[in-house]
Amino acid sequence: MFKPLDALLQNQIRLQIMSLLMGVETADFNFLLEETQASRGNLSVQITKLKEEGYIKVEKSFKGNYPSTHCALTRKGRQAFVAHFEALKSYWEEGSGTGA
Amino acid sequence: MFKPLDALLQNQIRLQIMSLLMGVETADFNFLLEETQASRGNLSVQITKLKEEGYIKVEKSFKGNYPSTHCALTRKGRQAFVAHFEALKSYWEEGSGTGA
DNA sequence: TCATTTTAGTTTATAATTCAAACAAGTTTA
DNA sequence: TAAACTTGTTTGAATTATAAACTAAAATGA
Repeated sequence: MFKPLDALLQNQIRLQIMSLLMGVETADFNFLLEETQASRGNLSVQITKLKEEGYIKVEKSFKGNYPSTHCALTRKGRQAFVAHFEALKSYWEEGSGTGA
Repeated sequence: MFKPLDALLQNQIRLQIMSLLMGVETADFNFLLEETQASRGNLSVQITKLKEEGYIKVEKSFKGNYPSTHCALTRKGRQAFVAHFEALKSYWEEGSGTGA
């Protein structure tokens, strides 16, 4: 009846990160910082969690003289994002009476 | 860009409860227990939280000699459920490129 | 030059949340 | 009447979330 939700994607910041990455090839720390409105600490932690789960890959380089962290979705991450929303749809349809 | 998600509705059990209540006038504890597959303790806690937020109303009566707890959505709860999914849609559309 | 500020993150400490085990209060059954 | 069952609630250990504090290097400026 209810499809299971993705544990990692229940968090708003992580869901934002994933959503943003769905739309671009790669995004750096500051871009994610601005778009999510999270604190640096929080963003750092959530990026690490997504990386540990294999949902995103993280590469560090330099932009000018400053370090720069780039994130990109993995295939696993993309699949998880899609599956999570398919699961959510089951909660909506059950409730709203649409679809199922 | 991203609409805020409802803090209470990020939890799977609570979202299930709300989804189930959207479809019926009222539901008792045991019905919710079966449908959500939660433990009694967990279900009790999540019902209390939804009640405290004013998303559901809870009434106790007797079914035969046994106590029975009935839950029903409030208008506020129904609005919150709808708003939560509208917010979620913004995360999906941003990511998938559909809509916005 | 060397102190201060800025950039780009990470670590960590505490507050909040989750969840099942233990508990409670009554009912049924043998 | 003792044991088991029903219907929940309370609780406490484990996890999670988040901002404050910290690190480390670069730029600024006096």
